[in-house]
Amino acid sequence: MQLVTVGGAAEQTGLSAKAIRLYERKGLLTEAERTEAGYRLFTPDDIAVLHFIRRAKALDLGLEEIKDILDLQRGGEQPCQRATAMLDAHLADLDRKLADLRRLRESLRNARRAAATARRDGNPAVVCQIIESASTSPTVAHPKGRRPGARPRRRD
Amino acid sequence: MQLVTVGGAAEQTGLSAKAIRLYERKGLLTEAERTEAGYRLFTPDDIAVLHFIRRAKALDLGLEEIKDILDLQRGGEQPCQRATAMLDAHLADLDRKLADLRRLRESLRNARRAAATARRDGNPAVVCQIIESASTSPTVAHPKGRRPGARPRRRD
DNA sequence: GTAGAACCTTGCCCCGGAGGTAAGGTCAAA
DNA sequence: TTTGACCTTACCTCCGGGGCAAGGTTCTAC
Repeated sequence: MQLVTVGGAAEQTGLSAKAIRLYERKGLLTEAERTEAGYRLFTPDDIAVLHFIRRAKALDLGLEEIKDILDLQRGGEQPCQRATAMLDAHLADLDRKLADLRRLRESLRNARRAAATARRDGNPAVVCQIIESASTSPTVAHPKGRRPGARPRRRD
Repeated sequence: MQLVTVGGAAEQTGLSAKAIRLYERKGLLTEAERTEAGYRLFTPDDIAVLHFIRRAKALDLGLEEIKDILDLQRGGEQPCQRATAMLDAHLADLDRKLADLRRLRESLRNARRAAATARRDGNPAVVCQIIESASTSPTVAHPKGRRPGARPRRRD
C-alpha cells in the first residue's frame, strides 16, 4: 500500500500537484494524512478518486458537480441517478455548444473567403471587412432595455 | 453627430456598459472624450469600433487579438492579412474543439448507456461506474516527468 | 557529516471577461 | 426640490488553476 506525496499522486494521475491541493481544499478529496513534517500522504483510494476526478473533468463536469457526486458516494448513496441527470444536462449543453461552434465555423469560413476576395480585388476596406462580413452571433449578450433621452451636454 | 454616454453606446451595440469601459481600459478603444462631469462621450466612430469588437468577439477572438487588429488599423496598415491569419488559427482551433466535443459527446452517451444498464441489472458499482467507463480524455494536462523514489516516511 | 538537489508547505497575485455591489456625483423631469 | 435614472471609480467574485516567494524536509552523492 504505497502512500505517496502530492508529486507522486500528480505523476500517477496526470494532474498537477497544485490542482490536487486545490481539490483537497475544495472538498473533493477528504483531507489527506500527513507526515510529521506536514507532507500530504495519499492512499491508493485517494489516487482512485483523483483518477475519477480526472475522468469527470474530461467530461466537462465542474469541480462542484464532481464534489456533489463524490459526496453522495461517500454518504453511502448511489450517485448514479444524480450523476446520470448531470450527464443528461451536460449532453444537452454539449449539443447546443456543438451547434454554436458549427455556426461559428461557418462564419469564420465566410469571413476568410470574403477577406481573400477583397484582397484579390485590391479592395482596401475602410475598416477591415473581414469581421464586418461575419454576421451571426452565436451567443447574445443580455439586452437590458433602456429608455431613450438623457442626451449629454458636451464639455465645450 | 450624436455623442452618447456609455449607456447609449451599450444600447446601440448590445454590449454592457461595464464591458465597454473594460474595452477602453484595455486599449481597444481610444480614450473617450469626457463631459465636464467626467461622463464618457462616444462618437459614431467609437460605436463602429464597438460593433466591430462585438462581431470579432462573436468569432471567439480574444480582446488582445481584437486590440492587435485595431491597433494595426489605427496605424494605417491593412490588418486583413494579420486578421486572416488569426482567423485561420481560430478555424483550426475550432476544428479541434469540434472533434473533441464530438468525442466527449460519445463518451457521455456511452456513460449514460452504461449507467442505465448497470441500474437495470441492479449492479451497485463500488464507485459510480458512470464516469469510470468514459475513457478518452480530450485535453491532456502537461506530463512533467519526475524521478521515482523519494518515498515518504509515515507519521506513525 | 554535509552540501545541494529535489521535494514539500502555505500564501499571495495573476489570467479572461466580465458581473455585482458600494459609495458617491450629475442631470433632467415633475 | 426631490426623485430616480444615469454616470463615476474601486474593489470582490467567479473557474481552474499557474507562477512565484519564502521557507521547511528529505534524499543522494561525496
